[in-house]
Amino acid sequence: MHELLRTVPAGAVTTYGDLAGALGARSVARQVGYALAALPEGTDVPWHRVVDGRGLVTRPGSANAKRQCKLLRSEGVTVGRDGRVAEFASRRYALVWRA
DNA sequence: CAATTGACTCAGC
DNA sequence: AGCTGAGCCAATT
Repeated sequence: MHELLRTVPAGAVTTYGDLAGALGARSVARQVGYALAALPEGTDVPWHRVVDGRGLVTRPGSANAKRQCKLLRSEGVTVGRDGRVAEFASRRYALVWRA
């Protein structure tokens, strides 16, 4: 899954559901997030490019949320005050799971 | 081993 | 258009 996430280019974003769907089961979106939560700090996986199904940055109150927003903006992604990704539909990356 | 929880999502109001 | 409720599957306790 991390590899699939690694295929997401900078400036693009993806959703838990899409990620899960690309893996085979759309219903495991939660577990995708769960897996990301277990991700170590020094990971090369762009976990910050993952948002929820509506282009909203999840986990309210978390310090990581701010970091994610900043990272996204540094990659050219505009994030609204409420964590909404601008032009999310267009920035949404077409995930392709390599069999 | 069974119950609860959770970085989600869809359908209703 | 935004909030609430119910559904979903795996990990934790």
